[in-house]
Amino acid sequence: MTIRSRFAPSPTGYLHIGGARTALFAWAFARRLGGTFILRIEDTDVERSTPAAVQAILDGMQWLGLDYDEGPFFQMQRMARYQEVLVDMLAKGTAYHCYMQPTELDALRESQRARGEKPRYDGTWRPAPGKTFPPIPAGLQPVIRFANPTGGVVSWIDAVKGKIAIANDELDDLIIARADGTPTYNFCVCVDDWDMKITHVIRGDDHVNNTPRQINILAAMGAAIPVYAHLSMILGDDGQKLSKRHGAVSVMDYPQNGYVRDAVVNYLARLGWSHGDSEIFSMEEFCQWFDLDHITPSAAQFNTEKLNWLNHEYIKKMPVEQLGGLLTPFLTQTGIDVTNGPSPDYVAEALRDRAQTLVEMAAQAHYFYVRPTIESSLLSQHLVDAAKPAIHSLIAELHHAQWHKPDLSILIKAKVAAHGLKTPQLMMPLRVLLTGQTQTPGVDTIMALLGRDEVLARLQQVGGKS
RNA sequence: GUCCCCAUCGUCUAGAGGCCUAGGACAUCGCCCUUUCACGGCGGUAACGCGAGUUCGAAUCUCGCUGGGGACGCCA
Repeated sequence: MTIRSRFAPSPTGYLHIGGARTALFAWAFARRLGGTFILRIEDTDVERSTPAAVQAILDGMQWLGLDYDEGPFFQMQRMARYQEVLVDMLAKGTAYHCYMQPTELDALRESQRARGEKPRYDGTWRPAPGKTFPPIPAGLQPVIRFANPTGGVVSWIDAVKGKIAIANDELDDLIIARADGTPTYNFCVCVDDWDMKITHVIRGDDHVNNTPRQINILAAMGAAIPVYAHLSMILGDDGQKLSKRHGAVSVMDYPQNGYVRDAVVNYLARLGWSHGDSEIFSMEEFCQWFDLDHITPSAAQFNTEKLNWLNHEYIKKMPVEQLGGLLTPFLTQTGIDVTNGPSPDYVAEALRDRAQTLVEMAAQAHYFYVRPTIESSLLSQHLVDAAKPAIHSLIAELHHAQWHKPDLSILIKAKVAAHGLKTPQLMMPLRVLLTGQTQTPGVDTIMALLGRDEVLARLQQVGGKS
């Protein structure tokens, strides 16, 4: 049997981080077992589904590197098939027409709640031998309900949560087709999973309650029951349910905020799944290692600090050309013209140890491209009088120095010694003069990247004896 | 309210009865390195929610409690 898994989002918004992890796991599972990964868009909610949301899902998956073998399938394009199954179920008696009106249903639910009961349909229109029904209201289109089995329990071995059993009497006869004839979610899922020969349903935790219903429907249709694996949810940094106020909830917020693909994938993979002590691993390794057995059944809290650390790890190890390429758009975005300074590749190399995201790196890179305005307080704090002669002497020699980092380093250190200074006494004023900052890469590195003319121009601001 | 799920350091997790005086990672604290800040190296603080039971032995199994979460739509 070849494994077939799917990702089945509804296109009602961006692809959020939880959906992304679900997709990642379903994808990795298929990849691991040499199976087929299917993308299915569940767009039967015409009111809320939008083409933009479909595109957002596609974009998100592409950025994550999740390729699918079949699809995307759209449920709205499968209406004929749903109708066919509906007709068949009606004929077999596993589904029936119901004329109860929404207002009646509301009243029913309300009274049940008031009595402390679980709100559910009471089976008024469910056929039974010898049963007499209320008169059929004139001019009203009925909905179609599934005749859920009565008595007994539905149970399955969830691949992440273990055995789950629910009494059939807890389940009511759910609506599988609306009054306008369009089928509803729980029904479409079953037909689709059946037709698409899905062997493993890997989806969010919020669907465990749908599972017994779907199993019953599948059974009524004579379809095989797939393996279910329910992933628990991802909570925000504060332990609360993820929502807009948590900032980055859409996957596409991450590249925009300076996170690299592999770091986000790696982080998501480690959220709720583990492979011994492994923390940093490639997508290839993830595909080789992924299994349902090591998924955590409990909810996981998102931890931006750890994501930042992981992102930094990837930034530190990435080839410089690649890093420079990723950095460039962020530089441009902050208004920098990268032709006005050193290659972003070199800048990235200089800054990679001290920036966790590309956004941070771009911010730190500013002085490489724009001559800084130096705060006088910084200068007075770091530029001690004793250092000035050394700087003037250095400027003089810089005119004809070898412009290589090691040579520059030797030159500066020679000045430190010659003027009886402590190293920081010369380094700090140079740093401030060159960058306007106190926290930067090594002075020699900065000088090498800035180039002779720019360095000399910036150092002139030392003032005093010339 | 009813049903379902969950429960190891602050966080992500290892752990499938003895390997656990509970391991790793992030964060945090300290020391070292040092041209500032980082990076790096070394070390520390820190957890099995509670109560019964099963067992020679329980973080691991069972039950109860407590605490979280989810679901109860002509949404998905």
